Amino acid sequence: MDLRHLKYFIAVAEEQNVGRAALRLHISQPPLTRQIHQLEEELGVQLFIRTPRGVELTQAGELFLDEARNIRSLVEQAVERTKRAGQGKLGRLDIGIFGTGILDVIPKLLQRFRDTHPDVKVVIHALGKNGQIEALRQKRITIGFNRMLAPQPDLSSELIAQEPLFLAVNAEGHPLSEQQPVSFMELAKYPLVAFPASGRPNFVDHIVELCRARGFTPEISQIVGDAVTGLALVAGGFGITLVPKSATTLKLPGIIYRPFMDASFATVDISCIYRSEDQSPILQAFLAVIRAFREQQAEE
Amino acid sequence: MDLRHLKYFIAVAEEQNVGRAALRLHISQPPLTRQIHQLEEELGVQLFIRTPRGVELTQAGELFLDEARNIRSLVEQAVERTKRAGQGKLGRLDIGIFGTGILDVIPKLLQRFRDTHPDVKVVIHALGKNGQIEALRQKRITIGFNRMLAPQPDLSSELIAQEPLFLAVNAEGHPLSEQQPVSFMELAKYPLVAFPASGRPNFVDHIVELCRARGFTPEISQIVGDAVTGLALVAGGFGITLVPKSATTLKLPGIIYRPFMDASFATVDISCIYRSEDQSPILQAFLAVIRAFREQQAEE
DNA sequence: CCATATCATACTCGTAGAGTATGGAGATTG
DNA sequence: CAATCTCCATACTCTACGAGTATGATATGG
Repeated sequence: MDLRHLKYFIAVAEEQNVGRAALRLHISQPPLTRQIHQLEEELGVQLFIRTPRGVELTQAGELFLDEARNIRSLVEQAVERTKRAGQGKLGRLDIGIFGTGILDVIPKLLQRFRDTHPDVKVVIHALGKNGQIEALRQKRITIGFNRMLAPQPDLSSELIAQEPLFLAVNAEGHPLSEQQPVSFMELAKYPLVAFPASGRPNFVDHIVELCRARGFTPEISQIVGDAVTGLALVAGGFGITLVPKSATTLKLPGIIYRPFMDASFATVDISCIYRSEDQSPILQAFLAVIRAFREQQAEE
Repeated sequence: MDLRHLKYFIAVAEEQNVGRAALRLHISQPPLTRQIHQLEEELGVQLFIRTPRGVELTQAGELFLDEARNIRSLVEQAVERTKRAGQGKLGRLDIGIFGTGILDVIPKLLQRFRDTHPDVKVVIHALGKNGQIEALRQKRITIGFNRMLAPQPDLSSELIAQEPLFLAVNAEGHPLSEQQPVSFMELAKYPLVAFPASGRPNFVDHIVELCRARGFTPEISQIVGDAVTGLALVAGGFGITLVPKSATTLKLPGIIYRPFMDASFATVDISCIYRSEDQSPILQAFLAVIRAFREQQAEE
């Protein structure tokens, strides 16, 4: 049996007349008659009673008409859904995220993606840098977000934005809390609370690198796991710290944020990473959103 | 698109390998490759990623696999159900019944039919003789049961059984209540309660005919609508009445039933009636049950 | 009783699906 | 590192089945 049989059968059943059905199907009457006979033969069931005025359905025919219509609509739906899936409009996207990325850039991207792709289910996985790389290789996630990504042979990464760094100091009593903006060189004078502890090269390494480029080595008083812990220590008087602009949305009592004078120097990148060979339309659609976002950031 | 495409697609998706799938489908590999390409072309969607070890589904392919399996099983079910409908094993049978027929013969027939055709929904319509004929012509029912059926041009009737008649008399005080069995000639001596009033030729007419054959005309004291009313009148002393054997299962206070001596003469037929041109398998199956029943009755 | 409408059948034609042979790309192994 | 193996893809041929045209059979209705 064939979908053609169903289509023809439905037409004949609805028209109750082979000739009219043939007209509607844009074929001639004899092949239609034959196809219907063939269908009846194959099922071993009489579907129509032939009358001088046309045909009418038997009880078995009535049943089969219901089934045929049902199948036809299911096929149509399947095709539609698959097409949408092929365009990246339907399906699932597994994303790996990290600490401070979730505070600003990533939500903006997700928002844009959901606006244009409402039927893609986005699943977020909180994973560290190495966790993301492993998850990508195992195809547990399709794309990850991170900073300071080392190049990988089988993975591609793409810059999303460069965020300016901000100084976080204790609001009361710290000398730098008076200045605005701050010179990067000031970092040489105060103990630094650094994070995160893992996933090298990481945010700390980047800060140290920036300091070296300015000719000094910072004094790292504490290394903690994440930005929130770091800021808590700063509020407790253990030193100062640096955060990407995203993190300045975190308001903690006792913490104030200060920009740097040389804003174009004191930056940190945020990138995405995905399997180089992954051509899945959902990923491509998401990358398109990322690129559009980057373009727009560059204009501002 | 074609059911073949689905079948081929499912095979390839399950085997994750075109060659093996082709083997399983008993075709060679190249046409299978082409059919898969064709399907992808038609959907405008890449369903498989070709790898050196075979093929693997894309996300859209995974979705389509679900849909395809679903459609396949629906098609299989549709075919199965339609075949069963074509064998009269599935569907609906509308039956017209009348008063005393429901007491014995018809339930037995329905019981047998339901045992062999459990998925046919039997719908009972209480209809008089003319109501049945009308309902048959309008296809509201498929078969009717009745007695004393006059031949109809477009309807066929078939005898189901001949039931012996029984005399119903008042248990106390009536002379005939002493006799067992009774001679048919006794009917000449007592007023007769007759039924039903409508649907001629009917049960009364048949009784009168039998009496005439024996050379007398009965004295009809009352004509009522149905057997129960008739028996109630007999219990009330308005006369005697005759009922088919089926009706003797009706026990009423004050009523006793007596057989006739010439049992083979004092009978009434019960028949079924259906559209002559109706070839529906459910009707044919039901007629087969009726015929088997009649054969069995004849043997006893 | 003839005209008409309907489905069924006979025959021909073209396309689409299946087979065979072969190519090309990437992985495996000695 | 080269030979081999294992896949899928392509080219070409053949066949079968679906579609078209012409015509028949049958029943209805004016």
